[in-house]
This record gives sequence, structure tokens and C-alpha cells, in this order.
Amino acid sequence: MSNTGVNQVVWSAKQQEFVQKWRELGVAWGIPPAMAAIHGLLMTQEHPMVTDEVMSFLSLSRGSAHTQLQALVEWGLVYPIKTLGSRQVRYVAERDSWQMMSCIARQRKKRELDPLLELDAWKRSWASKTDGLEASAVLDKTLDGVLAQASAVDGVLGRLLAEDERWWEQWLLRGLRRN
Amino acid sequence: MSNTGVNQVVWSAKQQEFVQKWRELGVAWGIPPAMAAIHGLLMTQEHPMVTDEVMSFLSLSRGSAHTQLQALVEWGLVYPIKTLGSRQVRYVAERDSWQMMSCIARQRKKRELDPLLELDAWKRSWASKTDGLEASAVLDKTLDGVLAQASAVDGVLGRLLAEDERWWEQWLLRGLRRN
DNA sequence: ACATAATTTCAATTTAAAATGAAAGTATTC
DNA sequence: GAATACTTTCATTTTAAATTGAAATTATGT
Repeated sequence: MSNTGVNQVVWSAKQQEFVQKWRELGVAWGIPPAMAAIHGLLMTQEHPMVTDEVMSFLSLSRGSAHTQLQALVEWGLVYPIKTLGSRQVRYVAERDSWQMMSCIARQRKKRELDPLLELDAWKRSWASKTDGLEASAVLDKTLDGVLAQASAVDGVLGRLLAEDERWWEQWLLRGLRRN
Repeated sequence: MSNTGVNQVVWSAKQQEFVQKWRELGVAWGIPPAMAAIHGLLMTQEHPMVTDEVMSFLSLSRGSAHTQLQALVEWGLVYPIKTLGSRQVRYVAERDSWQMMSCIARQRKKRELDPLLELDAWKRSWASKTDGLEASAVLDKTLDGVLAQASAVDGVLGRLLAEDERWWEQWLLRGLRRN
């Protein structure tokens, strides 16, 4: 049977609004709308959901629902739950906010920071070729600064995102709540 | 005359590669390719450039060159220089790497963090309507955590980006260079 | 006031990313 | 070992964002 209908799925106006907002937020963060929407939906749901439920709640195609659920699992924002005695997979969102934001930060680091850090190697590869007389002193100077900052941020992030090290959470939240 | 040809424009292979890389980086950061490319180009140039030069160096249309130069000025990454006795405007990139990254961070905060912070007000507006019995306890709990973290990050960023307060730079760079 | 040289605007086009949906692939049960 | 129930893939279409280019606008010098 395709729908056991065990869990009662809630879909209030508040939840719909939230999903809408989360989708928009996602777009601003460079996340595919459907992916953000699915994540938002799962955040509002007490119980795991099945692909077909996600599809109908958000009016998504099967392809999109599937692909984006995969991506969410890949990111660690959603857990796939294999139902015993059925091929069906059900999905739940990570509930811990710190864990959740860490997942997002990790992906963004990979997409945005790491390529910037690679410029360092690139710069050095040119340094050997054009040793001494540089083509653009201005660029080199600014770039050095940028790369220093980038690796500093990388260091901080590395520590912040180290799994099982959550003292940072306390530090961050306690020390700086008032703003 | 349209081209006084005073400054010698340099356009080496290294610079071209850099612009290419900077453009790609820009895309990963959610910045329009042309905008990032222009910024990259200006970073490599000792002297201010005129719109037509930018256009021909990057093979851009006038419309795009203009719009993106405006955006760069708006962000504070590029300064417009009005030539005396001519309508022509010349553009130079900000040279200070800290300043540069601050500009970018400020824009990203506006685009990505501020909308997240607004969820707090949204959440409160629902709290009054549905006082007590909530539609989704799971959501509320996770969301509280997310918002706490968001405002913590907001606090840190606020201090980091406060103009004329650069002790952070030292702190960030010195304390964490090794990684 | 006129002509020129620049900037600015914006409807139309292009481009890249995301979504679709139908077909192909795989477990699971009978 | 079929048949069923679900998942996965991918060529095509859609959508949103960026770019174009030509026309409109505004500043500057004669």
C-alpha cells in the first residue's frame, strides 16, 4: 500500500507561511527553492515524511522532490529512515539547531571559502614563473591581505565546525547575546 | 577626446587568469559574473579606468559595464573619480583588503542574515495569535535555536564591521594564522 | 543655444540553474 | 520468477537572473 496514513500530518497556515519564508531565505542563501522548501516543510513536521507526501504538500515533481531530498541528506540536514519490511524511505529533519547550521556552514565553506584559499597556490605558481618583476604589484598586495584573512576565517571555521566540539556554542551565545 | 591615453594599461596573462578566477569566485558567492570580473580587472590596475576601457577589456556591453560599475560603487568596492573639466568618470578599486572584505560582508549580511533575523518578529506575531497551543512545537524549538545563533552572529558581525575599529583585524590574523 | 561627449535607462534577448515527467531501474512480496 | 511498489535517472522545459544594445537623457565646452 502506498499510504499507511499512520502519522497525522499537520499543515497549518503558520507552517505554510514558514515554509514560504524558509524558501525565500534559501534563495537568498543560494539554495535551490525546492530544496529549501522541503527542508522547511520537514522542519515543521513531527514525524518523518515520505516522498509522495512531500510532493503533494509542496506541489513538486517526483524528480525534484527526489533530487532535493537526496541533497538534503547529503548535506546532513535530513535523515533517511528505511522502513522495515518495505522499500519506502521516510525523511526527518535534523532537530538540533547548532547541528543544522553547522551543516549549512560546512557546505558554504566548501563552495565559497575553499576556492578562495586555492588562489594562494595559484599565486605561488605565478611567483615562480615571473620571479621578481611582477605584472601587478597592486593586485599582489591586496591579494595577500585577502588570502591572509581567508585563511584566518578558515581557521576559525575549522574550529567552529569541528564535530563534537560545542563549547563554541556556549561562547558564541553567551558572550554576545546583547546587540 | 574619448581616450587621453595617459595611463599605460597592463593586461598580462597572469592578470587575465586572475580576472577569470575572480569571476568564478564571484559566481560562487552569488555575485553577477560581470560585476566580479570588473572588480577583478580593477584590482589588477594601477590606474583608474574609464567605462569604455572596462567594456573593451572584458567584452561587455555598455549597459552591463555601467550597471555593474554602479553596483561596485554602491558596495564601496570601487571609487568613482570625476575628472575635472570633463564629464568622464574614472574608476579605481579599493586597495585595502580589510576594507574590501568588509564591504562584501556588509552586503551579504544585508542579503542573508537580516532576513533571517526578521523571522524573530514573524514568530512573535504568531505567538500572540495562537497563544499557548502551538501548531508545531518541533519547529518552534529548532527555530528558537536558529534565531539565537543568528543574533549572536549578528552581534559579532556588527562589531567586526564597525567602521574605524580595526583591532579585530589584528586579533583575527594574529591569533589564528596557523591552521 | 547648439553640438558633442559622456551617462543612464529599459524592453528584448541570452544564459545558467532548477524543475518536470516519463521511462528505466531495483528491491520486495507473493 | 512475475508482479508490484518504490526509487533513480535524464532529456526536455521552465524560470529567474543577467546581459545586451539602442534610444533617451544629461552634462560640458564652444
